[in-house]
Amino acid sequence: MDNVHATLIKQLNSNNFSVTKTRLAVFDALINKEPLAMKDLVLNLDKITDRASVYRTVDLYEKLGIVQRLNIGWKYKIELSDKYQEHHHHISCSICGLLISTDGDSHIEQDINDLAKKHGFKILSHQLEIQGVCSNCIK
Amino acid sequence: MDNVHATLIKQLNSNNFSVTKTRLAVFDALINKEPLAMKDLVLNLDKITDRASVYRTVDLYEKLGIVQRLNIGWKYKIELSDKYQEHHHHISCSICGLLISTDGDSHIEQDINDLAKKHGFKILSHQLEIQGVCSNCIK
DNA sequence: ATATTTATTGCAATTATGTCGCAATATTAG
DNA sequence: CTAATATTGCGACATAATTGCAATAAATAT
Repeated sequence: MDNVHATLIKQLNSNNFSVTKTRLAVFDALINKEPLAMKDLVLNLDKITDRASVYRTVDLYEKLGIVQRLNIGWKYKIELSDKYQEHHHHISCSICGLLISTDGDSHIEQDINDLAKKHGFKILSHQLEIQGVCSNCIK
Repeated sequence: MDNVHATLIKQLNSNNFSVTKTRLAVFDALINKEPLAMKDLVLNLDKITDRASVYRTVDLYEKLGIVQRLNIGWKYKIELSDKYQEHHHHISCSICGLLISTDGDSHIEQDINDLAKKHGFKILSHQLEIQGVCSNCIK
């Protein structure tokens, strides 16, 4: 078993949740993938489990900090959280829908930390979404 | 008539949209208020207009850049855009739900512009949402 | 290993959220 | 004030998400 799966199972166990086929399948559907809309996640898993179970699993994973919801316009997509994948931000093209995941940028991260500190907050997480027009669509 | 309403009416006129009771009411429901969920916006206006009209007005206002959708967790809320209210970001407390609108921070804005430019994007808009624990809840 | 306990799933029904066509009405332009 | 046009309100529809519960799978104790 690889490292991320070991971490996942440890996290489920230590919170007294069972390790099930559905929970592993949802995790596998997300790992090293582009963020997925619920519709697509449900579709990808429809041979393995049903819609309600996908929703329940995503809710659980979100509470455990295993996944995060990523808002694009007024839809959202699901991706594994920073614990299982590199932290990054997103830039989406308003014309063609292209979605780019940026590398971590310590400059922005630092500024965001400073901003939170200025307001007396202990920071837990943050999301930065940028909308624009990609180089292809500018032409 | 005050300045923001004059601006709104000018913007509707110049785009060949009528100035209606519904459109003014939606604007008034948002100005100088905390961001509102669609559900609450519809509820607040149910004496004046119906759900479909609120949705249509919000869609129109979004296209015209009068309002923007703001994502908090996995819901979204509507607020007036930077044109009618100062540009800002949000920090929300995961414990008590406190929502703080930050002042503009030119440092972060600059970084975000640079990040978009690095990927060849012409930036249209962005949202930064921060979750943490507020100073009150830390105690 | 097996039985028992407990958590999870799959299904169907339900609720919530968002959209659409169209006749009635309000707004704008002349 | 009237005619032309845009907008609204309604009901019907479509899609997204949630819930209760019996059947099933997983964890625990033996």
